[in-house]
Amino acid sequence: MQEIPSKYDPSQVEDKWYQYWMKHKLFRSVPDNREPYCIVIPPPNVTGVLHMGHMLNNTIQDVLIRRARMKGKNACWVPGTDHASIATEAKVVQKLAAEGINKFDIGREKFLEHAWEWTHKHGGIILEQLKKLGASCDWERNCFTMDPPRYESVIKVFVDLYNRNLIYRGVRMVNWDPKAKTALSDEEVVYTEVNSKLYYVKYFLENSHDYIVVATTRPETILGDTAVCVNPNDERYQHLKGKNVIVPMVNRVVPVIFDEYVDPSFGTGALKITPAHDLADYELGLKHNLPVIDILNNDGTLNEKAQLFVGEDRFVARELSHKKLEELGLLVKVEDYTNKVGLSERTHVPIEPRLSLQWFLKMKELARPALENVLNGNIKLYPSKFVNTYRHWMENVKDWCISRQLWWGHRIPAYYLADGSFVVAENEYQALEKARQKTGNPHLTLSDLRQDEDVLDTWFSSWLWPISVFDGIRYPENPEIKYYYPTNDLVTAPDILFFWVARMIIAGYAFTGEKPFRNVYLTGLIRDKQRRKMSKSLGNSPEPLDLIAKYSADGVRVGLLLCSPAGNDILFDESLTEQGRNFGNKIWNAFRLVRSWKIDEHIEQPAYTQLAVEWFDELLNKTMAEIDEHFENFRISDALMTLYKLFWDEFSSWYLEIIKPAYQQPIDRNTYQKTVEYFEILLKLLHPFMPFITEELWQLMDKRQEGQSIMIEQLPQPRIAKTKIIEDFEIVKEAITQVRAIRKEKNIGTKEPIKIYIKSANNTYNPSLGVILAKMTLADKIELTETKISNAFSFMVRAAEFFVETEQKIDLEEERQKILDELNYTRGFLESVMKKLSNERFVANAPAQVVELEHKKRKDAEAKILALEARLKELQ
RNA sequence: GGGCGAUUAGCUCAGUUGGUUCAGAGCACCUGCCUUACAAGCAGGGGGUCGCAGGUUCGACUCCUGCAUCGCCCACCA
Repeated sequence: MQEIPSKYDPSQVEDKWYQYWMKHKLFRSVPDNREPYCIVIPPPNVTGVLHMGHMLNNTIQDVLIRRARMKGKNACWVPGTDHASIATEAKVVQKLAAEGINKFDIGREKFLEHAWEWTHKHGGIILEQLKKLGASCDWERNCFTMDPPRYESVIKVFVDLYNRNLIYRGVRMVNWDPKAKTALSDEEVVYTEVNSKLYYVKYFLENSHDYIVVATTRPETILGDTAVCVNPNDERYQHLKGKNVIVPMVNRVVPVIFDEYVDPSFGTGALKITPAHDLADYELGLKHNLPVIDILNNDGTLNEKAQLFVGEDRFVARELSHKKLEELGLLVKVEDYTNKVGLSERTHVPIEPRLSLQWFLKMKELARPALENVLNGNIKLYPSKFVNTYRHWMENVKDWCISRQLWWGHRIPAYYLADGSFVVAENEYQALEKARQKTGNPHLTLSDLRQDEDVLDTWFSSWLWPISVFDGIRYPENPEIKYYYPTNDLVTAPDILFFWVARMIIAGYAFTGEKPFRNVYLTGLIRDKQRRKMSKSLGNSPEPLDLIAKYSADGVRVGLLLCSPAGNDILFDESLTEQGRNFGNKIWNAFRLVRSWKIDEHIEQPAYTQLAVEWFDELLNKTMAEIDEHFENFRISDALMTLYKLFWDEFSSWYLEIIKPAYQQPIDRNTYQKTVEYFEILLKLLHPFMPFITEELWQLMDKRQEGQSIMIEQLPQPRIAKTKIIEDFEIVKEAITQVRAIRKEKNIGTKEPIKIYIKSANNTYNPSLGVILAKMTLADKIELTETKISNAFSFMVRAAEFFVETEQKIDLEEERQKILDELNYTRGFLESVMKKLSNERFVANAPAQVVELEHKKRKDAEAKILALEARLKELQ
């Protein structure tokens, strides 16, 4: 037999098997009569590159998919990418800028050509990276949010919602990103605390030397002030009723208004009102009929309505205003102040509340079924703590601003006529039809229509994802969507719970009347050991492909999963992937051991291996049931750890060590076959976590036919395990450990003969396991005894007393002390048990099982005390 | 400002409707071993008054109240 190296080398193995799986189309799923199991991938940005978050996320999905496949389901993992409107456009704009090109100079068409070129060049890189990880997606189903079926679906949905009177166009205060020059949704604004200043400014009363002091954080917006507001109950300002004040710097005369909105205790109790640049001010302005003076351009510079500092950036204007106010003697003081500023989630610049004409989706009605079905458990969130967050958002959901002043995306299917009125239609021909009807003018032509320049929010396409990947918007009767939908599990990060998950649920009920998925598994955020978020700018994120090269894909997968309880942040450290790699090596070497054995058909199966086989069989079934349970609760980490211990501790350290024949001795056929059988089951259980090494070993283990693969093997259904043998083994394992400890502590070499005698009360020790005890402790003799053994080290395992007799003389005093300690402990223990058992309320109220257990403990403790007392006497 | 969640071994976390004098696991750590599967390993070992203070109970890591610290989400106080 060919020698194989003692270190597993994944470098040759992983690509080989991935190609094999692809070649035999093992990831492919088409509807059949099996039960479907479907996951749609959270589509990564088409031009993005894989980061650690993707690695975790997709590893979990792959584990779930592979396991479902091996559980007899028709598993389908649909991959795809997102056009990521604003992010991609920003990248293309930047690239063009580097070439000295401005997007407005080249125009929409030309710009989109560049964007597609960029997409084709960088798109798909991330999917190739996923393949390195082992992702078993059905690549034939790969979708893109802007490919024709998806594009058309988005447009169809827009028209549908418009016809249902849920989409409207209107002038509203929106979050404006002056860098990207587009409106944003509320969810795209991130509030951050910043150190700023509070400026106290004098506003003189008209025709008076009297003034009122107003506090503001944004002195540049004074240029757009159209009122000053105070609380009507504020006694300080009663004399201002009906008065006007003069706006500093621009000397505009504006009224003093009264509204309870103002908090008299803040600042000076007087608020300047700039309806164009603050949401609250806007609303007060509406209420009090104030004019709106918009002093900003769409890039955040001041326009001519500001009168001063025209063309300057808003932050420059702030400084200039500060100086100017000082010069004019209108600045009373400046205080340090911390407040929250909304930043654009994408460009990270402070957003500007701005009045603009946008498209909105009414959310309240749509949100209702989405909320209900999460609250009633029809859709489950893991961990469930997110239900609260979800509910809070849903209950307070506001209309969604869905238009973006960008070009890369789905263009809004609204078509304007010369008079400014518009029609909404799926394409320009339909639009023309409608326009003709609407105007009653049959001579209208396409050139009379002008399509809306804006595109839709990226999330307005991804919210359809679980439906649109099966083309279920355009073809609701499509057999594909009938079969796969609702999908099963969604795996994503909690930071897009509102952006994406909530909206997908809304879309699911709005367009199919059904939930889009049954379970949502929210992973944690990956952080470094200092709890910092992993990010490019911090440079604390390892390059995923480098990690894979260093530790193998299997190793990285295991490393990530070992520390990923649902919803908790993951403090990533390379040592974890190292642990994963080491585990792979352990499996590899266990295989080498088993493979090295030679079968001798003539030898009988020895008793000790018969027992080991019997034991492991039960343990395997018991553990498989545990793993099933972990999976049901999305405790992937626990499932893996359970398996890890099963393989490493139970199978390798116990089972294999017990059955291992002496050096170069043969093994009997039965034991060998059983061992191979267990090994194969373990490989299958491990496969979803470590697809590559398990395939490699499974293929090495036996001659397989071309196209056969462990990934399409079925996992056995665990049966109810008999626990008696497992318990008996636990006693013996503990005894073995104790004997080894004595050997080590007393410096008793492995060659030195020892004899073990056992006094077993309450049938604690199963004497048939003596052969195993003997083999694992290298004892020459194992014997049940009733007589006293004075010169022996002793210990107890529950009610069984073990004596280790060696050629050494024991230290009587030391032994006595040991026994005395244990005796005291056990007496105390018994006392606590008795206390419980003699408590009527305990016996009456505690479950029968608990009481029963107490009785058993009492019996064992009593036996143990008797044994210890006897032993103490023996040692006198 | 409102809400939610957390606080258990050096680190990261379990601890299942209150029931052991077991408070666990993995990693890290300490000791001894290159024992022909594996030093990416083997064997053995130490380590926590379960954030603090009360309360309920026969019994509290587990339930209640208050406090402290941290995290997350939401919110137009200039």
